[in-house]
Amino acid sequence: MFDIEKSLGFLLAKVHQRGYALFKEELDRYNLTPQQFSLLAFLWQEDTLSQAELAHKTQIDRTTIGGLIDRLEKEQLAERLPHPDDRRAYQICLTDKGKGLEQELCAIARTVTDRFVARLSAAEHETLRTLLEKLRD
Amino acid sequence: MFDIEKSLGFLLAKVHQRGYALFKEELDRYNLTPQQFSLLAFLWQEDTLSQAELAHKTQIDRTTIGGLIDRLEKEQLAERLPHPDDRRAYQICLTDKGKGLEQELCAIARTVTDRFVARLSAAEHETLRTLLEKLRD
DNA sequence: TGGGTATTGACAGTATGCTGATTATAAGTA
DNA sequence: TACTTATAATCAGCATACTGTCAATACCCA
Repeated sequence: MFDIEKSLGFLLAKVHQRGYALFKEELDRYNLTPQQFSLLAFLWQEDTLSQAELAHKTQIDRTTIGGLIDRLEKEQLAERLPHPDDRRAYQICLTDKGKGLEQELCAIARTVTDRFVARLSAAEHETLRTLLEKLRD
Repeated sequence: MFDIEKSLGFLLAKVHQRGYALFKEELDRYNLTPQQFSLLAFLWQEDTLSQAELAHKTQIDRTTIGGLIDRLEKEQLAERLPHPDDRRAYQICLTDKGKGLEQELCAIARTVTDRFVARLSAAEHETLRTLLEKLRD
């Protein structure tokens, strides 16, 4: 009646699960998770964002962002500075250690992605990316 | 250096997140989650599996399965019966209520999927499914 | 200026998803 | 049979993800 194994939602969940596990395994020795990496990746592009701005950009819930930043602070990769214009907000900034990991972690991300999509041709990979972009938001 | 917004892993996470939220919204009035639905979907196909067998089939961690079944039991959709051949294990069975929801919930799943992929043509939907199947496992 | 409304981040509560340890039971082997 | 190893489920602990609530602060409008 409903073939869950072939349904898009289930497949999406399982493929995501596999990619997540692959990446997490590589990040483990940095005490980082894929979500923490993604937050770092946005901060490498643009530092000094508030938590709300980060939540918006990353599409991560603002209460979840709080915990992620707690853990990045614990690893001394980021810090909360008072926001100069808004006493309710923080400015989230990378530490030197956080900035210094960019090359190393991005190289890992690329390697993991290559391994993850090894069964796809370059064209298929690009098709998949395009289709996923259509489904975002 | 690393465009996280265009990376496959990030896109996969965000598309999954959107589909999950759409489905969850519809399941809310049944007090169910998409994961609980997927467990039900496997049980509609084959009842009386042990937790370990369910974990294997659904690719959900065995400790997570335990909690999912707790909550299906609380909703009186499934129950743990003693396994006839193995005193360590349970036989997980659907209740009549659990069996009775099949048509209704599958209809919702199909409707949500249609809404989710509305921006794709039928051919694109099928391409996406095929590519995801290649990336599973 | 004053008052209503919106926003920022914190906290509590719930549901996944996983690791590692533990208990009970099965199964295989000497 | 006795010993060892493997398996089924549970529990504790941690990291997401989200809901709803709250206090502090900002903003907007009359």
